[in-house]
Amino acid sequence: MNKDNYDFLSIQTKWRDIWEKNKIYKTNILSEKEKYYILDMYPYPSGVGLHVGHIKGYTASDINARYKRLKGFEVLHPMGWDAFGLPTENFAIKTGKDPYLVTKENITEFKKEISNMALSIDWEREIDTSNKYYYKFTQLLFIKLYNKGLAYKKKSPINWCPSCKTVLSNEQSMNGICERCESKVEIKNIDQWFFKITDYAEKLLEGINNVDWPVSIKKMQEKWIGKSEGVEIPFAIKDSKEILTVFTTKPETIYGITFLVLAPESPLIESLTTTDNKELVEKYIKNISPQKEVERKKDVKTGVFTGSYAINPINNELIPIWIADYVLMEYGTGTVMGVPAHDKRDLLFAQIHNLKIEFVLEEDKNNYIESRMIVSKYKNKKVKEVRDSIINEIKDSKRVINYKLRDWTISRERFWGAPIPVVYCDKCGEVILEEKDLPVLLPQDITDYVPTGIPPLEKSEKFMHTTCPKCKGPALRESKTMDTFVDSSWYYLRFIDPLNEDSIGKKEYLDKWMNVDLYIGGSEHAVGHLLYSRFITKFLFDEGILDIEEPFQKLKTVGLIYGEDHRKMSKRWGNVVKVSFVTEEYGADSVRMYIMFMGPFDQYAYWNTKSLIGIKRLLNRIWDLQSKIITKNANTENVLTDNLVRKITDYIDKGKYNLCVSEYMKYINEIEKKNCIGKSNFEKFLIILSPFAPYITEELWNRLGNDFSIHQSKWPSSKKEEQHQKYINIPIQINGKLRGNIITLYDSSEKEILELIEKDTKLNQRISNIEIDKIIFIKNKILNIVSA
RNA sequence: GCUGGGGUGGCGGAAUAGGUAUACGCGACGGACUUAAAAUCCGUUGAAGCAAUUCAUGCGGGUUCGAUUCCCGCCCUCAGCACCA
Repeated sequence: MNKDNYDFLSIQTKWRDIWEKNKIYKTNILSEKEKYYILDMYPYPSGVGLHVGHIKGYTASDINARYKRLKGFEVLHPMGWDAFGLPTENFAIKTGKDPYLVTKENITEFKKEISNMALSIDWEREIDTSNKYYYKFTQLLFIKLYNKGLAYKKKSPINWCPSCKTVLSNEQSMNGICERCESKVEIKNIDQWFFKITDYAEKLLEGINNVDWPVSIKKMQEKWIGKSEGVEIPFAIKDSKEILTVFTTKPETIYGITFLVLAPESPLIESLTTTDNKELVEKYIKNISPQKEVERKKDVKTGVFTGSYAINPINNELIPIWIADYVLMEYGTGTVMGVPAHDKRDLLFAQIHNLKIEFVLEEDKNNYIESRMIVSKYKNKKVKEVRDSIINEIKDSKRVINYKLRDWTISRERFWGAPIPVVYCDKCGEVILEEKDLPVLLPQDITDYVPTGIPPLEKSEKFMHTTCPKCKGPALRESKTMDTFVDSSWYYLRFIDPLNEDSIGKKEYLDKWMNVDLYIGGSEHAVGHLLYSRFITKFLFDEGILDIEEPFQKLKTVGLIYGEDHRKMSKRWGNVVKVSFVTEEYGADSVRMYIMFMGPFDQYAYWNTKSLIGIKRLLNRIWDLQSKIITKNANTENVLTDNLVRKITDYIDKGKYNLCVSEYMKYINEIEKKNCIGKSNFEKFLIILSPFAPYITEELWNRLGNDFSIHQSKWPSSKKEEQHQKYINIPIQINGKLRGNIITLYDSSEKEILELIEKDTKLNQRISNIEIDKIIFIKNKILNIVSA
């Protein structure tokens, strides 16, 4: 082999080691430079290893990190591990292997592969959520929330598989059948811990306006929070002292109520059901209560009459009270007023059960509040004009705001998570621990993780038995652990001061480095992780720990990479592309650039190993240029290079990485036509290519005699305006259709171009055949001749 | 159903303050080099037609000298949410 061939593998190992030794990616937290914090959603270190999908986001963030460093920023670009979680525990159940060890092995493997991909990470800031120095602060967060009344325990239903003896998520129990063993899922009411995120509903909604996120994610969060303004109306019951309160966003339709509906879970059902109807009501509730919402069919509105009647406060009419499962206990008051004339679901219900339909307004489909009333008292008035007086007329009505957002369930009956820092004492009851008692360590004496129906931590005598911090008497520990979303709701803070043992981070550092300037990750976290993190940040702001209210200023979402067969990458289809595999064949630089070249960053893309060859060819050609360097720069080449710098700068700022790659290609195509390149232009080119291809650019830069890393050089400046060539091509249209081209001096006038057209035999012949009506001319762009 | 994407050659995709549609890459075809292959290099490559030319950006209309881009009405597809009163 010719020794001057591009041997990417040896270049990779060489520079990876040198960079590591010289710590060129270390962040100086006290730097005077302007800060820039770039973060990836940290990975779960699974045993499967890194696939190309992971790398897409990491490469983009790395490009930005390198680019910002070259532009003179102090960049924080860390990496860590979302190490707690179910897959590791399930692996432990299957193999009996210690989760501590499994996690450690997986992290080692992940880290190795990430380092090979030339991600410019400051590894001194690595975090691992299963490390006791990390989860100590996860537990502290719990304590702070608890002390503010934002962490509480209540009985709540869960999906329970009696055969697996384990709790199932909604996805695992689709249609009420256990995903794994196919037995029927039961609903159990058990004690669960919640964080009161609903207290922050309004702040979470408002804050959305202050961040630079994709519209789709913002909309998803808005919808999830689900704010609606309305009125609560109390209804008296005939022959009863009970009061039924309903929530409505359209109080004016009170004139059209022909029935009320209770949720099957409503506590008022017993007292409202008459003896005649008791049997049917009990049968109905028994039939639907074990089902979860998923199983209820929305087009069939089942229901049953209670036998009781409510009194409409506006006109004293009697209204039958029904029970139906389309009404949810969790939202509003668990009671709905049935207005079949103006609500689709109520209409279906009324049709099935033969209930009256009464119209109160003429609906404006495009804008409801513009609808006109038809009830005599307000005839022809618009809803927006009469709503207030109607509300005032309804006795004891109250304006309220409802949210769909529900409190966040954070407890899990699992082993591999952060223990909840609470103990139970015979004398003092539920007692929260203090900071000095932390961390509550996971026990190491559990060897059997197989679920038996009790939380795994209860198997450890050593863990469970403790003393009450209040009375020093015997106490038992809480045996549940926290959801991994709690770990990830604050991890972005920890990178700023990862070794601090006294607090989440030094206030001075947190104030300087928060928030995250650019956050990159998958849109699957739109309403989970991203909402929880915003909640925790707002809470810590209220606690005085942070001085910012939003954690992630700019968010970029990564489009999924599908397999070569256009299916989702999965073990099941055998179409997973491992990073290590393609890197060995094509080199890390090629893989990075190819992934960026595949298409728009936020759109999904299909993997195609064959296409990688195009990038490898490009890198080979760049490599070959080193033998064609001359000292003098030609002027046209300067213009070309300046234009490239401007374009690449713009495209990186806009996140259009695929276009960067085609610009590099076009540039090299042009340079090759001339078969030589000036040294300083080549150096500029290498610098602006270095964020995409860190290895080859470093090697070539070094061979040019530079004694410092290209990644510590400076981003070249460019002229603001695009540099143009002396001559330009003007397309000539006749009636909007392209009929020819004229090559002329830049900035030529209409008259000059028309003269040239006359000299062009083909064009001239065409014009002479038509009667010219007008001419549209846009300088340096186009000339269109329009005939009458 | 609602919300947000997307629909452009054989394939991945360029081009939107309206201005040469198909940049760039892959693949394919032809050629050079080679005993041969790989690699590399040089051509050609939206469709139809000998050609002038005509037709092509999911479909149907509209505005305009000119529409992938703007407006109206649909279809397909991906993702998320889904009885929220």
